[in-house]
Amino acid sequence: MAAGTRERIVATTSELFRRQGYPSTGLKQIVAEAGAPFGSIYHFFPGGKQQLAAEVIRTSGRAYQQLVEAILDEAPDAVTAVETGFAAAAETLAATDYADACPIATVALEVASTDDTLRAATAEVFDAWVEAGAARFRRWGFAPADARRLAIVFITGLEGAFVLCRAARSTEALTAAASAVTAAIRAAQEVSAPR
Amino acid sequence: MAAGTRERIVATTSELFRRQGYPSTGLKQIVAEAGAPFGSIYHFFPGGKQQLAAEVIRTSGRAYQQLVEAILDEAPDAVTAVETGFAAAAETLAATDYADACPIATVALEVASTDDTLRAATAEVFDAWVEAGAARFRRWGFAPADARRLAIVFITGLEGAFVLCRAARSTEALTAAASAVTAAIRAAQEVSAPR
DNA sequence: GTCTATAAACCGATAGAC
DNA sequence: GTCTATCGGTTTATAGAC
Repeated sequence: MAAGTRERIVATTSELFRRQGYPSTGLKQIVAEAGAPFGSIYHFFPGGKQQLAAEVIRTSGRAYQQLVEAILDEAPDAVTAVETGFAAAAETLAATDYADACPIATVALEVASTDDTLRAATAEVFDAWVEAGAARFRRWGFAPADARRLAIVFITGLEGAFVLCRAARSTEALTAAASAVTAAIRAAQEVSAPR
Repeated sequence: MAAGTRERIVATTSELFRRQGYPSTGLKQIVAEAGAPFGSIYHFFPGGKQQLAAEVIRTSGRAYQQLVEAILDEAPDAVTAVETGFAAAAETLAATDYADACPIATVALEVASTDDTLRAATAEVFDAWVEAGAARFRRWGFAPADARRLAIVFITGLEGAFVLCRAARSTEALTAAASAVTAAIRAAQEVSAPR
């Protein structure tokens, strides 16, 4: 079938970006691993590498958000949700030889000061994550301002731990970061319902 | 003077790595901005780009560590130290158009799964940061295990916030992350001295 | 040690046959 | 819509004059 060449290119690029980042992922490498002809890239993405990257950022950002949302929505409370999420991240990281962490963090840092179009794309993804997380924290009973702050704490905790974990090839930082996120949650709970 | 060509190359490379990362920083760009002849790179770094990068990672890692240590050593207690550190990071970030965050985070993510020599160099730097931070937390009265965990929480909090802050061009994530780090510190204090 | 010239490979992008 | 050939420019790296 004419099936899925475009989707295969996007999926392959997403994986390569997560492991090697944006500048060091060549279009030749993408089509080679996707099993697609070189011309297909410019057929589906006339804007070239930048347009492909923008779509990859949004697509993989959405996919990762849905993955985390599924975990959060199964948890009975905020602390359990965070602990489950961090544990799942640690498992995935170790199981993939410390490659599968955040799908867009590397690219986000690379383009932050060099490509404003792609920077804005990563900002939109992070913003959607924050809003999705904040909605869950509101549902768990936190005031809007606290809910947003805790969502940011959750995401930054994951992102920061990913940096150290991938460098050290150890999940220790994820465990430590999780303890800080749950401490922040408990502190916010005590303010609204001190014992 | 024959002065400082090598040091100028290292310093220039460090700044370029922080803004654009490792693969997209060309050797030509480095010598151009450092005002050095191209041959000097291979004269001082026979191992080429990788050897230069390894030295840059270690050098800028050490410099950033000393910067943070100076802030921590002036603070009267752990919570004040963390709050001052995060506030300083936010100021620097905003003042440099969201460019000057962690000097090695971008490179660390880029090489984590692609260059084990450089990955090990970033891991050594993070490890030195953790040990330096843990020593301060021990001095503030925390038990060794808590001290190490809180040092990791501090560093991952900064790193994670940097990712979101640079993408969003806002310091909000640093404020949120700081609140989680101080919450973790207070929680550890309460365990050893409950009220 | 400084500096230039250049090699060999690779990059993103394009043209055009099929 | 698939696929190849190729352009012009860049990359890292090397050779060699001074």
